Amino acid sequence: MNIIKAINRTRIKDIAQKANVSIGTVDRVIHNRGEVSNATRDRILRIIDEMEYQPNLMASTLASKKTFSFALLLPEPISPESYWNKPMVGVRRAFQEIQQYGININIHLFKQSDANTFNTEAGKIIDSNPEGVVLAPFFSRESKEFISELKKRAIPYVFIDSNIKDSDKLSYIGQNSFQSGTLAAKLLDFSVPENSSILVLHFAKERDNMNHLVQREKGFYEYFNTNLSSGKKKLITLEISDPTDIACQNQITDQLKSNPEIKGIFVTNSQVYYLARLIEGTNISGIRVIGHDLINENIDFLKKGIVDFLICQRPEEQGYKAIITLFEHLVLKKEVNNENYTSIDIITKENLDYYK
Amino acid sequence: MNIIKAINRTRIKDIAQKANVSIGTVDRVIHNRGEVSNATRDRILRIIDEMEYQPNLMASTLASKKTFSFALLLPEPISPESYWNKPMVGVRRAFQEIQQYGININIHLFKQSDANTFNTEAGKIIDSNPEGVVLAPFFSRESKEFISELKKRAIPYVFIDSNIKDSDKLSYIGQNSFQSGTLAAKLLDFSVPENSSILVLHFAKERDNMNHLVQREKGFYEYFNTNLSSGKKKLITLEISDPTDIACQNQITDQLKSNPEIKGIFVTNSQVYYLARLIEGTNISGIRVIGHDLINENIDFLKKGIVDFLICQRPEEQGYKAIITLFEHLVLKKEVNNENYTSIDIITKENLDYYK
DNA sequence: ACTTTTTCCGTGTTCGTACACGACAAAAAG
DNA sequence: CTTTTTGTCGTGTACGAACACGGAAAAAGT
Repeated sequence: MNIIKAINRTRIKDIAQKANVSIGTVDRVIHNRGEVSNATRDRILRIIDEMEYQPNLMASTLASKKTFSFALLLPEPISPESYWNKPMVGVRRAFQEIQQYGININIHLFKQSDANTFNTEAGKIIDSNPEGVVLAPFFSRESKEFISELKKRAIPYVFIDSNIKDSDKLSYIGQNSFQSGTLAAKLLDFSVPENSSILVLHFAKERDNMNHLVQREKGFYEYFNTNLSSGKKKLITLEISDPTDIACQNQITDQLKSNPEIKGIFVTNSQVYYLARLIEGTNISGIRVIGHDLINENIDFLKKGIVDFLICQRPEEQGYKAIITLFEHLVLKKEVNNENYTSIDIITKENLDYYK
Repeated sequence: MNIIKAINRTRIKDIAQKANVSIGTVDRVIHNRGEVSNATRDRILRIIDEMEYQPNLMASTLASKKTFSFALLLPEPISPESYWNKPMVGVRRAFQEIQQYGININIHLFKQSDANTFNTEAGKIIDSNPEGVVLAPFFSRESKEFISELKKRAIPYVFIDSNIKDSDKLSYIGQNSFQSGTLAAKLLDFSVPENSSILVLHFAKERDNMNHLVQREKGFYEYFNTNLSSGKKKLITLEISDPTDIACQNQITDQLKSNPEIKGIFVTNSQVYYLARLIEGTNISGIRVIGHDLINENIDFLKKGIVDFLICQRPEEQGYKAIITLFEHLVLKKEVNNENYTSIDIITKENLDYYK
């Protein structure tokens, strides 16, 4: 049983013959390079339609020495193991796959603490005049300036990680943070006994995209508001400015001691490992802990059983998808999705080894 | 910042010049087509090594009119919505991506109830003499015969869904059922109160690969054996031969009524929807239900909140990966993983919409 | 009516690789 | 010593599309 019989590449020659014109004329029409009279153009187009002509991409890229250059504008990873290395892995994989099509990728990094570096790098990108751009619109105002410049030059851009509404983007690749918060809530709700409390922990120092954290928390609360049967549970929110500070750590342990009915903790960002270290150091037990992102520190505590769940949004895939989206749009000239939410994955000790 | 500067394709011409031979001789060496004296071959090979030559795949496939044909041998889907349609989706996607490289895919289906159909189709595949084969080794004995024939002809084969050990396979793409059972156990353990019982349901009629079901159950029990803290929970196993039969249905409801402490149910295969229908019809509530596979019937009950978790193994991806593995091995001549476990995903009402 | 410009179209070459064909020499067979 | 076979190697063309170049025809300008 055949899905499709063979490669579809009915000959241009046939078309040229049928339309009674030269081969050159036919490909002028195909690449609408003008220089063809409307009469013959229409005639040829009709014939092409009939024959379901589909150009051979390999021959095409081979013949055209045209190269594409994509520019990336992402936050600089704060450490070799931190979150923003992950999208880069996906970018590299995508590059390996499509480099033979003449695609070049330039990575520009900005400091999350300094909007000026964003502007500098954005300027460099504009100067290099790439065919497409992938950016994390970390700084809202600066990003808007940047994309208005891109729009002026008709350079398509893809958002990664966070979104800007009504921005004529080519695509958004990222997570739905609200929904991920809801999911975390459900897991904790299921995992702790009735009549217990849940602690929501905000490690606010890392400004690793604040909006996400807010959305996650909203989703989390939303769950408990709509699921009245779980309403018996009390939620306590705590903001920790600096998890490395001992005073702040005491803040957490005090909270746990004074509220022994706390049976679940939700950490809104990737830094659940700070909490896990704290718990490991004391003899507190029986508390379900849920955090985000599969970074090495968290993996260790997941294996030890101190962290029970990690919610993960496939950052590698986001990087990969962003590049591939540009590629599909520019080279393959395919339609691409305007919004592309990556899946929200639940990682436990049990399925960790098989997560990719 | 550039990852890699450009496409690596240092000219053959340069090599030829350096080695003081003709271009023809150089590519004879590259494609080791014999017809070259050992002396010059060695000289050229050394120069190639120095220059890190890498052939252009596009030009290569363009020039060689060689086509590859891959054969698939999979169980026939029992209905348009059933499990075995999913791998097919992935196969189609893979085909779309690689068909331009001259790859043709032939799908052969056998009946899960009839080993003879397996043999017939296997024979057809042997006759068609494909370059590579993907098969689900559903019938152990018949599969072994088939692969010994393939081995004789040096046709590489990839197992999908289930594995045969020590079989010189190119690769195995599939799930780790045992681990998926462990995961299910953890989720149920977390979700039900202490001192309650858990019902393990085997819908044994669908022979949709029995070995998987056994493995899942083993993993499930394993979890409760090793996690002694959860040992307070009692496990009850029930085998239902025909879930459409009313007597069998009563068997389940009786069990639930006589054991009101049952607060969690684990269905070992994809047919959790039978149980969900039963629960929906009665006024039983407060029972956590976990099943497998994201088929349409199950999705409905997941949304309704009757089924709480579905464990899913990305069957589409399995189909996709199987084809791509053959492609990478035969066309790209890359190293491929001998075993490739797909990830074990947890789906709930909350993350369902984002699952791909 | 003439030149100049514009529009239209056919031919030829190129991209990087594969491979057929034939040339020539050396080795084997007659 | 001739004929046949085998082993080496160079050249030329093809794959399917892109595009430069230049010629012919049509339109515009004088």
